[in-house]
Amino acid sequence: MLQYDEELSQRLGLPLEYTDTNNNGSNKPLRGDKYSLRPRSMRRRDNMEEQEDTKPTTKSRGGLKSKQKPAPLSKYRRKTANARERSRMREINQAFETLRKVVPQISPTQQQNEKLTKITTLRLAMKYISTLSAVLSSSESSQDLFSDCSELDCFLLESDGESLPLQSDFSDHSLTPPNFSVDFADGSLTPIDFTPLSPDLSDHLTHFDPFLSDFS
DNA sequence: TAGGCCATCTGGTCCT
DNA sequence: AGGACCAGATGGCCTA
Repeated sequence: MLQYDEELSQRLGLPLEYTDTNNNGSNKPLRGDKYSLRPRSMRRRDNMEEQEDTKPTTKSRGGLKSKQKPAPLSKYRRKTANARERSRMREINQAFETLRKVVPQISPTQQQNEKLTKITTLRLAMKYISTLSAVLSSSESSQDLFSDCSELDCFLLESDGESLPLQSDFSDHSLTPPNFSVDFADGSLTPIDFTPLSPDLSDHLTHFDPFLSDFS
């Protein structure tokens, strides 16, 4: 069984997601082994497999006109399908991780190191894209656009009905429109060039902090 | 303890 | 036939 899973994962080029027993001998998945099958699920699966194994192989009752339901997948195909599904979901989650890095984060004072949920990430991204689109399509200069932005919603993203102030950490700001000009309270204009992404981007970002702090 | 979020399993459907 | 995609079900984990 275990050997079977290992062979399967090797053939599919996928990591072994779960094992029948952990090193400590218990069925409890190790913390951090987030893709392990839950203990109860393992037991359920084992029970089902046992039942399936002991079940006599019955064919459709001869001649009965029942709606031909496709036969359930064989154990092997079910396992491969599950592995593919996990792989597919993993890709989706990796895409979410990438997206989380691109969209501005929620102020850490509000959400201390909490990972954005998927739905929040999507909503933030939508709002962020529309904000960027507004910047790009504006016939005004970006400077005017910013200075006209008296409404907070120019700088706040809404998610789940709540306004979320942008965090000033604009790391990896590949989507940030270039040549932003920031109108500081003292009337000085500070152009901020977010492109190209350079290691000393943080130098620029320090100029952005006091600006954004007004909205947090 | 309820509710939110998530991972996983599963069967159905569509596509190649 | 087999893979991709999807949605429902289930159960674990975490927080208010």
